[in-house]
Amino acid sequence: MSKKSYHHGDLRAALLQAAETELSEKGIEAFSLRGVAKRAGVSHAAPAHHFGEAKGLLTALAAIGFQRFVETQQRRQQKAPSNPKAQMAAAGLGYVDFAMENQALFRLMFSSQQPDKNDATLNAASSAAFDKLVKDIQHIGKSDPYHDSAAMVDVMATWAIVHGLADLLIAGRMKSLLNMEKTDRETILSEIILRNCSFNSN
Amino acid sequence: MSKKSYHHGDLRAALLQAAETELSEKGIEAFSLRGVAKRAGVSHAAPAHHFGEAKGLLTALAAIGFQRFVETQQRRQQKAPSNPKAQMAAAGLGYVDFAMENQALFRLMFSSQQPDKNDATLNAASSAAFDKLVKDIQHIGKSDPYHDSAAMVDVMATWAIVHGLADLLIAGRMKSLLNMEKTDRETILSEIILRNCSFNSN
DNA sequence: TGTACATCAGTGAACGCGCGTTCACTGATGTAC
DNA sequence: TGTACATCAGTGAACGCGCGTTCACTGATGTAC
Repeated sequence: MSKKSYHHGDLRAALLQAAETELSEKGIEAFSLRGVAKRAGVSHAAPAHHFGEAKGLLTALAAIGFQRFVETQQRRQQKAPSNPKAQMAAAGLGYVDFAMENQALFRLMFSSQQPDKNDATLNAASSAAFDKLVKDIQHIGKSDPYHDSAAMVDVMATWAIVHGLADLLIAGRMKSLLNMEKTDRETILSEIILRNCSFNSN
Repeated sequence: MSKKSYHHGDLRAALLQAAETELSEKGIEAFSLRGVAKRAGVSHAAPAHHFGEAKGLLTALAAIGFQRFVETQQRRQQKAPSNPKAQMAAAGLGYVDFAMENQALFRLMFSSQQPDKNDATLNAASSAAFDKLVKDIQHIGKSDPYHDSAAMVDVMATWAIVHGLADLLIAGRMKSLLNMEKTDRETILSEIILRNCSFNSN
């Protein structure tokens, strides 16, 4: 709040926010630390005090992304009926929602290159997202995917279909879905997600 | 073949090949025309005669990618039984194969930014890939997805599941699948692809 | 409570680098006669 | 078939730019006494 303060106060958080804007506006290939610093209103050498290199910043950003990713799904689920299938569909719609509203970040999160795969925070955040999926499916199928390989196949199938929908929509494919009203699109997305979830459930 | 020839002969093709190597080794964010020229053994100003800017080169590369993408699927299908479901599974395995063997190119093809979306060659190539998918599914469901919206939903569902599997495998998620022998992996992938294709088929 | 001092966070000038682009050039190829 | 000339494809030096990185610095914050 100190207007004239020499020190920023919470530059780390400000850098992360600026990085997200930079990423979505410039894209991953034009992303630069100098650009992020400029956006945060800070000298271009300042970020080095918090993030050694762009990779570190992107890794932290990806970790935050996974947290928000899970939150987006949970927010959807709170508004949905509590039966397992409705919860599954809601989570799937949240998955797609997050991807469409955070395209560059979503791609970064599922990129194989940029973020540091050995980063503990990132790994914890992405594992949490995966565990959430496993639990949602467990509620449908009743058996624990971690101990039942058939149930794990169900997990992979469901994950793939939701992820595929999200990635294809981002890519601008599936024009017919993109051109619909959001509610119509969600009706069809739910149908697609749930048709795949008829396993083990009765 | 002319060793000492001043003119390259087919620099355009050589540049495309070099660009593919550059893309897979450096990644999209470190991709540069100078790097491509160096790889092709040519001065760094030479590419400008064929491709105005990196974007044009990447667009042409994406178009070639879609052609090879379809070919990979067809090659798979030729080795498979001729019934519609086996053909569908084979195409899906080809889809995943291509993605895993051409990770950066696959990501480029389904990127929303880089390639020029108004490029006629690219659009033709990507449409051909989509049409192939539609036809494969039509052979299972019997009704034309272009005239039957329920069948189009089938197309989207199948596309999503195959694409999702491909993208998640590339991203290094689905560790359990990645750690398997290729044949075991393909058994499970086929199962996942086909479980989704039980629509309309009997 | 006040003073001294260490530490920390951010500044701004400077650097070297690889990039895309420009430009005058050169040598090979193709065409007209 | 031979010659003249235009066009085309690639060269290599030069440029300006934004990048990451370094470094001496400055001013605020925190701590010891």
